[in-house]
Amino acid sequence: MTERYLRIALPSPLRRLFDYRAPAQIPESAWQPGVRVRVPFGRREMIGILVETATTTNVPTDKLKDALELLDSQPLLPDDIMRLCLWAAQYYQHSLGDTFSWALPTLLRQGEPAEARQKKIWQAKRPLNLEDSLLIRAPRQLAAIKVLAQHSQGIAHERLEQFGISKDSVTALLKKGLVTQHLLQLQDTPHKTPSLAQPELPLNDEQQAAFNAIHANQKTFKTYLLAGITGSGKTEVYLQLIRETLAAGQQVLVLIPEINLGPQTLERFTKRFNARIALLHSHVNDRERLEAWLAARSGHADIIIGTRSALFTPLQQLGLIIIDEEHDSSYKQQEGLRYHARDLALVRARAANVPVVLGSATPSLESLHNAHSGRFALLRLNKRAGGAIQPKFIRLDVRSLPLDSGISAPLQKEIRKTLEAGQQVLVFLNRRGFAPVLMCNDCGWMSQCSQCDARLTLHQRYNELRCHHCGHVEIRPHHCPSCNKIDLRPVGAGTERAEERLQILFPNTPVLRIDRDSTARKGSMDALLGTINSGDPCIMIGTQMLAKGHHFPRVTLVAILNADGGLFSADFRAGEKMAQLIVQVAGRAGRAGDPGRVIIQSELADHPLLVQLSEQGYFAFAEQALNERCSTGLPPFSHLALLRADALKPELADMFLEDAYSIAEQLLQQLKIEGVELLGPVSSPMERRAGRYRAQLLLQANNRAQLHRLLTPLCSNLEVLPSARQSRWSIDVDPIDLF
DNA sequence: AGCACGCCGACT
DNA sequence: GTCGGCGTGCTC
Repeated sequence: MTERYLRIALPSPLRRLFDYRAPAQIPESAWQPGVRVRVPFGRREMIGILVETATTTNVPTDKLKDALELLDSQPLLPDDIMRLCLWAAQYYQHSLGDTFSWALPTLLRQGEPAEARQKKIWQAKRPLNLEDSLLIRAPRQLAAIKVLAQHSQGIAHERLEQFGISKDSVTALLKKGLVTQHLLQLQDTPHKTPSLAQPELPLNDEQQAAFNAIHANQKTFKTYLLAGITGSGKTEVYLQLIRETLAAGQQVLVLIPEINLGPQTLERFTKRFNARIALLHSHVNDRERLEAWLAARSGHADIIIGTRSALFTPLQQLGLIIIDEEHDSSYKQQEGLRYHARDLALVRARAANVPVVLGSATPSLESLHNAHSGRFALLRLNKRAGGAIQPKFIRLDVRSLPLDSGISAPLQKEIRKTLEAGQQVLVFLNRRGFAPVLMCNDCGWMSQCSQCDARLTLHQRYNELRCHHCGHVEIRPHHCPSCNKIDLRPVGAGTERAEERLQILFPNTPVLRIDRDSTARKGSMDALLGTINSGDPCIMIGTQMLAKGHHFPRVTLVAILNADGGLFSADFRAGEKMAQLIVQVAGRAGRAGDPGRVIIQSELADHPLLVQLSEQGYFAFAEQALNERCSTGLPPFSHLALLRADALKPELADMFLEDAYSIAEQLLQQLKIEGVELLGPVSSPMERRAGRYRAQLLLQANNRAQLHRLLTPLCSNLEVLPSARQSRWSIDVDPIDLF
């Protein structure tokens, strides 16, 4: 009998597979691609994914080792997910084993059995005798049993705490024989055909047209860009498409951005459908994620809602993929496997031959370009559901106006008017802290991070200087560290300062700050939202946390304090991002009767992009921006890959990238690759970060295939390059941020 | 990436 | 005398 070799992908950065001998006692038929295998690797053990078996190997026998253990009796990853990972690994130039790691729930990566855990259910025994002497001296247990008695179906073990019952109480009650415990398997829950739990909203003509266009081809792959202004009812279109998919006995995958939209989306879906919905969100713990993943794979979940990584969830009967807020940058992973979930969703949908719906009020320029070229079907929703009018944009030129904690006098007047009319105000300032820098009025010293080329932000409340790039924190100095004088002044304004000033200006109005600092504590966001939803006049001041998800119907004035960052930045996407942010923030406000106003405070109030955006809206802006990208040859009119390197000494990163440059140049010649340009190497815009010096080499191509013809051999070469060892490096295909 | 081995500097 | 810095080599 010939020997069997297992080709295994291991969670290591090495871009190759490793061969192992298959232990003889395991039958050959057990080695199916997609199963997990435990193997020795160096002097450690690892869990890898079997990619294929072979009867020959190029590995010398003295190096070959035996695999240790087979962890799955059935492939963990179905064929389609295996292929998707393979595609992603090749496209993003990443190790296949590591790609599998990013695609799997943590517990499966760690070797946990791919089985749903039995659910423990607690129930009160009947009849219930509350005067029972066993409970006289146990008030907590008495309370617990009362709650349990109200739930005739019982309460799941992991949900006890939500009902205020401690695990000790039920254990004690069990000993006293007053409660029972039984096990329930997810598979045991009766399978109901999904149905509507709530009547649907009527679709307006635009929504109906969009629905019809997609539904007419609901059995084939096609990408639809559902470009609907805020409040135009995109979600209702999603929901009705989902209804059709569920009725056909298929599953739906819904991707949402990485902000806390999970609970909100879940609620909307559970209200509408009697269906099994699985949530794969960062706030869901590892065990629940595994359960959701397994339910999706076995077909026991009808709808899967999740962030970026949910794209890799196996689905037995995939029928539709929806990417909500497709322009959102959280769909792009910024470490390890640098994939874009939206782009991979298209790959997955094509393979499964199902439609993908990309929804956004502010579509990415990439998607709009694809719509123009006919690759995507463009479906516009221009009417606000319920007949509300779009807010009015006003540009406020502050070039010659003094700013009072970032707020000009005319703006203060408008805020006052709005509050006096009994309405709410939303102030947007994309900068946390009190002031972006602390400066000595005498010698000009500025608070500088010791580890980064960046200023330290003053956080007045904590009396600290903080670096927003590396997390470094120091106590606010009393004296100037340079000249020792006591005249240190905060320069510029962040949300903390604007909040303080607004509270002084409007002492009788609640001023609520919403940013990462003010909502760090659990539940504090809900408390803030509670005040806002009461509807009384108030001022909200916050960062981009305010821009997404929530809707504030009582807000009729939106003020954008510092829109200039996007207009003269080195990042070619800054303008696009700024426009999306402004439109998204504006969309939070006004509904029904009150149209609302958006005041954009700017030093560059006549900048053409800002004029275009405020007078003709996002889509006109996007056309203009696309024309600019076209004439400058930037994405989506070219394709980029960014080779980044960082090292403890600047020369080391440079040396590596110089080597990479010569190798790339050589490969371009050897392989006769045309139309690929090497730009750099150059230092990153912020060269030093967290104590490391960073540099980059940009590869720009007018043809994606040509770019990949270079990238694959380039990465193989870089992996064995001696200068690569003193640098950390990574390749980013289709980078979003060029630093 | 991890992890070990190996060879030179400032500490108990 | 050792503890520990990071250069270099290797992972089937």
